[in-house]
Amino acid sequence: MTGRAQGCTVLHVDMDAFFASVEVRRRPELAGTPVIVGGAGNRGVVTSATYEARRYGVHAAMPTARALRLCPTATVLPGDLALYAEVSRSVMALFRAITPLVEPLSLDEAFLDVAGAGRRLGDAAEIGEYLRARVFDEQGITCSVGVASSKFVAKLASTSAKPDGLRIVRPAEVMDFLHPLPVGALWGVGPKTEEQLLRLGLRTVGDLAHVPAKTLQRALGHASGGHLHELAWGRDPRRVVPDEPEKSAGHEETFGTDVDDPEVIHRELLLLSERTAGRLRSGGWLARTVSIKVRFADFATITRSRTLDVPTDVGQELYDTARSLFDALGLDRARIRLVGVRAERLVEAGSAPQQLELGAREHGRRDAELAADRAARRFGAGAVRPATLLHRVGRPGGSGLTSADPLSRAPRNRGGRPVVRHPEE
DNA sequence: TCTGGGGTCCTGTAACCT
DNA sequence: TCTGAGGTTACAGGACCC
Repeated sequence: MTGRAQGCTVLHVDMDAFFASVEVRRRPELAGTPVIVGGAGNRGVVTSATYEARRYGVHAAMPTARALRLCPTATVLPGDLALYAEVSRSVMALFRAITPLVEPLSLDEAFLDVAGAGRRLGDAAEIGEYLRARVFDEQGITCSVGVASSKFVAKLASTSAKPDGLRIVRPAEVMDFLHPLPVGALWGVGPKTEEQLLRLGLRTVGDLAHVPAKTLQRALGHASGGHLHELAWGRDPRRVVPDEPEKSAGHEETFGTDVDDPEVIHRELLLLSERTAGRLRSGGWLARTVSIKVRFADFATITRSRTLDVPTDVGQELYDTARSLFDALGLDRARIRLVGVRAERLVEAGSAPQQLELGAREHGRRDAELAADRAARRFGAGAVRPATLLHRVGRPGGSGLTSADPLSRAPRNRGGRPVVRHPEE
């Protein structure tokens, strides 16, 4: 490939303040004002904020109450994941019209490998500009694009181009681009690791690059240390992979106020198990392992898991295991803030061994749940549910974008980013 | 100022198998 | 039969990402 992006075939496209931008598109009177998308309840956090709100120090994951103290004039919206997913679907379709090598990382970002598209559409930078224009024309929102020879550098490039920009980092420019960045800019360096690196006197990526890999591995562990050292020298051999299989699926919910009643917890575990099982069935997966998560009032969090004899996608079986794991904790009315149920070690439904001895009974339960799935598709989610869930108390609070929304079920990719796939299609 | 919900990956430890 | 080494798997916790 020739031209100004010579040697670059990887694009990272990232929507600017995605959820908030979609909201502003829907309500043009909010353009140019601070807008926050997120939970408004006492335990809600910010999911997305316009750049006008960010100027006040508002950022994602910040408690909404605190965001409002920083920026009292902000408009807080609960969010509409179905709408965001629809926009995302259109944008990803646009990407796939350019190249089949599209790796979605979440609803609002994706890697593209355009090595094969160059002859038709120009070099990677021209393709990036073309995509930015098309996204704006078709969706009325802006995005930023990073162009580089590796995923990791392309991602950092798009971040540095934000908002509404495009940045090219040619192979010969990688070190000049990377080494002045703070260590926290590296993928995989969060607050804890950053603190550790700062204690070692390592402030920039350049500092980190000039420390022997062995030293980093001693400080951060073998895998992380080695990985960061490679990244600091711009080495990232990962390819753009269009379809990664799912590894787990689950749901969790924070109660509006802490709960100490085991009956309420049991009901919540049942609801979360049913939801998780529905996800498994719609995706054609069975789970080999069930895990639960319990977060106490003081935010201390524990997990417990158990591997099943036979993989399942039946809500009642997930629940039986989840409940037994919870009861085994032997909690004496501890105050609990959150519970979660997760299905792990997924296998394709067709490839797993079938339940033999208990066949008749288990099939009956599964058939009932499949019938409930059909009813839900026809009459809406929640049309059929276990009797114990008909009168739920201790309603969960938290984010406005609750997991009750079917579209928050978008499966995720490595690193926990949602992948745009829609089970109800 | 009090921390959502959806994920993946890594590490340490214990148990188990050969 | 006992013991130990080494590999694999399960489990729990933590860090990280969006």
